[in-house]
Amino acid sequence: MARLALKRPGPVRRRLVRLYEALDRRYGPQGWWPGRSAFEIVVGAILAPHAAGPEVERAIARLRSAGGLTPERLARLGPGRLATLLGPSGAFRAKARRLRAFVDYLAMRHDGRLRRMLRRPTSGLREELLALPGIGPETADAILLYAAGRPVFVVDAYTRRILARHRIVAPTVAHARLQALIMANLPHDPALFGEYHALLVRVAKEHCRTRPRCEGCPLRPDLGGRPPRG
DNA sequence: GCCCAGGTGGGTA
DNA sequence: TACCCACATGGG
Repeated sequence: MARLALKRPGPVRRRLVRLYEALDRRYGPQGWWPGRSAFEIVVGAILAPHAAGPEVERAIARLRSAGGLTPERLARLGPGRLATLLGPSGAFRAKARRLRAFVDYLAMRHDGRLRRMLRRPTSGLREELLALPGIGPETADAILLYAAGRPVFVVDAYTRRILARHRIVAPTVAHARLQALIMANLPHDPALFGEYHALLVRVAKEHCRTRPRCEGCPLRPDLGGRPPRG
C-alpha cells in the first residue's frame, strides 16, 4: 500500500485519504496497469473507452498473437487486418485509426522509439498526446501515469461519480478542476495515484455499477459530509 | 430486445 | 458552454 503521510490535512485531503484507506482495506493492492510493456499499456489505454476489462485484454491478446504489439509491427498491419484483430474491443475501425495515428506520430516525432517519447517532459508530452486523434485527457493521463510513471492523477467517470457520492466534490465539477483538486491534496506519488485510480475502478465495477443508489456501500458510511458548495 | 460501458470527436444551439 | 450522437461489440 502506498503510504499517505500528511501534515495538517484539510477537509478535502482528509476525505480523500479516508476514502483511499477504506478502499485499500477492502480490496488491497491492485497492481495496475496489467501491461507487459509500455507499448502494451499505451495500446490498452487507447482501446479502453467503452470496452473496459476483458474485451480490451482479448483484443490485446489477438494483437500479440498476430505479432502486432510493437510500434513498427503494428504499423505494418493493414487497416482491415488491424480492425479485425481489435474486434472484441468495440468501435474497432475507429480504434484501428487511433492506434495507427499513434504509431505514425511515434515514427515521425520520436524515431519510432517509445522510450524516447516517454522521456519527454510531462506537460509537453501531454500536449503532444492530446493533439492525436482519439486521445483525450483521460487516455493521455493514463499513458503519462502508467506508461511514463509520471505523477498525474487519472480522472474518469468513476472518479467523478464516487467522489461526488461521497460528497467530496460536486457532481458537475469540471474535469480539470477535479484533477487539480485531487492533485493539490495528495502526495505526487505515481504509485499512489496508480493504486488510487485502480481502486476506484474496482469498487465502481463491483459495486457502484450494479447499485446506482449506493445501497450497502462497502466503504465506510461516514466518509461523506455536507455537500460541497459550487 | 434493451441498455449501458474506465472516452473521444464532430455537430448543433 | 452544454448537449446530442456515432463509434460497435458484449454482457447483464
